[in-house]
Amino acid sequence: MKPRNLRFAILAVDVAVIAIINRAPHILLMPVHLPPDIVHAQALPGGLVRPDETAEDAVVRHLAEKCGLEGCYSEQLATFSAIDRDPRGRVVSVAYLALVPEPLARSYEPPGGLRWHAIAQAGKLAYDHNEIVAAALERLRANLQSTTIARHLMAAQFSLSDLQRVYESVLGRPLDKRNFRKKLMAADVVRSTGKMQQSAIGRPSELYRFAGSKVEIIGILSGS
Amino acid sequence: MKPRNLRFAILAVDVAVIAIINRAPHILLMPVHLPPDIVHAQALPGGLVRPDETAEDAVVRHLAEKCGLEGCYSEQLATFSAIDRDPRGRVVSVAYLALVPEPLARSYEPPGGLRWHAIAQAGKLAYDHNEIVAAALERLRANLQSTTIARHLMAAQFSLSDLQRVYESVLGRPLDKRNFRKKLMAADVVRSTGKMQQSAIGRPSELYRFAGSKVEIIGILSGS
DNA sequence: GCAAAAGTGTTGGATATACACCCATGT
DNA sequence: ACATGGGTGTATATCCAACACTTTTGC
Repeated sequence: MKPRNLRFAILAVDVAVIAIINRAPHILLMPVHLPPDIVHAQALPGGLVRPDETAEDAVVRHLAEKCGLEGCYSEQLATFSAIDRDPRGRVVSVAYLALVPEPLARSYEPPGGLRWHAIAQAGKLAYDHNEIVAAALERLRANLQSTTIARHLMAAQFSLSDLQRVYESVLGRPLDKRNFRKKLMAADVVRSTGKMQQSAIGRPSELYRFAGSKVEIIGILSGS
Repeated sequence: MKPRNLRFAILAVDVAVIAIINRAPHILLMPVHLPPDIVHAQALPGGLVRPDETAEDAVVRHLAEKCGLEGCYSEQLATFSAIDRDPRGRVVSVAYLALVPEPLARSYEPPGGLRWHAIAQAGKLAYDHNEIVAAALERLRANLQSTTIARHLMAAQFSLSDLQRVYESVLGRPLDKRNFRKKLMAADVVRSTGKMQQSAIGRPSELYRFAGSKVEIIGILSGS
């Protein structure tokens, strides 16, 4: 019954870092090669949790150390504890979802072999990381429809068309432009900045920003 | 970087076992007394995760060993990893929600000092267990409205009034009887068994059962 | 016949959906 | 002037919320 006699678990975090790039959800993966079990595979960034830090701390630290990412949004997904999920031994992992705004993801130079992969084409990942990515996408989809989490996928200012494309690419279905705008304005989740943005071609678009400063739990979408 | 040199974490599970008794949500608590930090407090049942079992396995085992409960529904809530959440040392806990149907909860004789406590009157619990209970209630509320999880709070057969009382006691607001029935029937989540049940007084009620056999992810309620 | 709980429909309002054209810009 | 993407309103269908009385039983 004394905990100190029963120390056994290796606790890790794995982070599904998601960004929307070119209208497709991408995930940040790092190559792993640990023969004989794992050969030339891709895995989520992550690592061990230290005795003196929380899981959240570990996420922040590993994102900084391994990915060079700071200040990005993250939330806990679930804990994966299958006994043989890691061939090296018993590792229990707390999975997180992290989001990177598209402009940051574009300018970002990932260190150490890290690369953005379109989620649809990512294929089989190491460990149980496909499961984690599935959970991350599912959570992101649910939260897009019920919260203002999209703010963390966008630049500070953005056009409503940009925002709609983010929604469409994550939800995987087209949305009606007029209804989309109507709902966002009615719920006061975005506000016009008055500024305009000229894209490569076509009429300039008005720039918006999210109204609050946090992720709020407001219904945003239901159908088209 | 070798995991085996970094074994440190004590991994535990804590289970918020919830049942509705007399129209009020109750939680199963056990007394803990670990001076000087924890004196005559109440805590959720739970315990360590063994090296050869998953967190889910540990939940099933501890529910059986410590509570004498078998076969009840459980789902993972979240993982709590604050550094000083346990005064005895570093313990990371995966929290679960478990549900017990009211008739079972009534006939159940809890062993070892365990007792049902009305959640509203539970007061301050040991460790971070108030947080876990809050998360459990929140999850239960959300799932009642979007899934058929209520099946695990009910006997196999039940009256719609019973079911409505469960909803009302968890959501904390009255529901309209006609609208409630209409929605359940329209969504085909419950079906009449044809049988009747005579309660102590008043007109006998028709007995229903849940239609599917699993928890399904269907919108059930929105407003009254 | 009275107390207690079960059961049953309708209506008005709000919300969601479907849909097509004009506008501002660069080339 | 044309190609490209941005921006706007209305009509219909659906869904949700509010609401009160009758039925069956035990006492």
